[in-house]
Amino acid sequence: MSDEKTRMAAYSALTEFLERKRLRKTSERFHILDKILSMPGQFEVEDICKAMADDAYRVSRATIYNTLSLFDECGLIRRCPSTDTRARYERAAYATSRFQLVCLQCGKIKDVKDAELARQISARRYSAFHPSEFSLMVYGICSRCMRHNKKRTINTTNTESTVRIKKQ
Amino acid sequence: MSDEKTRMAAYSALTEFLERKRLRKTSERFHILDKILSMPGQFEVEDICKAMADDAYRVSRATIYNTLSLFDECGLIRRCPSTDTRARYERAAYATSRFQLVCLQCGKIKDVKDAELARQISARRYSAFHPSEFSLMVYGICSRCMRHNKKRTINTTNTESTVRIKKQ
DNA sequence: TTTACTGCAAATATTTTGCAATATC
DNA sequence: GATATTGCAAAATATTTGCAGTAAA
Repeated sequence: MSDEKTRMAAYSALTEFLERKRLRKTSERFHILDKILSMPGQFEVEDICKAMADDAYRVSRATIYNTLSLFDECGLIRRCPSTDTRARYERAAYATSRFQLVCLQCGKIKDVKDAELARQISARRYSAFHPSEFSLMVYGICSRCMRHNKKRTINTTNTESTVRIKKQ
Repeated sequence: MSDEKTRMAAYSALTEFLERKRLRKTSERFHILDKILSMPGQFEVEDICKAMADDAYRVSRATIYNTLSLFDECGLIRRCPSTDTRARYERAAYATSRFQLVCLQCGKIKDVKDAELARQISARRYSAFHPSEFSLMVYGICSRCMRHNKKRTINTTNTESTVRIKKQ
């Protein structure tokens, strides 16, 4: 689908939802939707705040929180499971059946396409559960870290304290 | 493995890690480890705090946070991806290759065993990535919600505001 | 004796909420 | 005009940190 078509589809979906629920079509909601459509992949509340500020469009943080909840509820976006403290979201269009390789060492995430495996997973039936999509994360060590590890002798006398680990 | 053997193994693993890193074998660390071993599945910081309090063992919250980070780092537990604000952990022994059905409506999670599918996933090779385990989450609607949905006529004139959604 | 570790309280970070002002219907 | 929505600031919740005292090595 072209960008413009995607945008139109998202606008209609939101409009339809708001009308059905008798909610208001505020400019904030559509501006935030625009920003979401411009996000390349997963995003955080902060990303939307920044994007709005870059646009010199003033919205309160609370409104962004509320709007993201609303969009999650109406299915335009989805809150992703994350190992982090902050909420992460992604567009629902992207949410369909993810398959990723996660390096346990450097944390890098790589998207993988494997239609055959996807087909096999989707083909499974579990009693009366009605599946719609899946998320397969394969954990391990990426090639880069693997090479890196081989070069090093393993340090067993590391003295640095590991107790208070800073975030990023 | 019997409970006692599991406990001994975990104790040795922690002891080995602490010695290797020249960290101290404090009673807090082993007490918290005990509590973790008694947790049935995933747990939160709060669960450990409660368990310690039930035991009338006083530890500060900060120590629990630090200890969980430490255990995560040494591989005894793992921080789980979660849709929630709070950090969730689980024992590493449980972390190996999870397969779960997640109901998008009620949020219930069901563990599934499917050795055949697990085998198929493990059999895949992706360039130089070295997999160790995987996590497959299948999203959909559980049988209970499905039955429940059928009983209802769909309410399209819902007027209630959806803007501020309370947590649980 | 040295210094890693703990508890405490204060600081940060993230999200939610009450309320008055505003804008949609 | 009625009331859903917003912004703001304050509250609530989750996590981290500085520091002085305690205890493991």
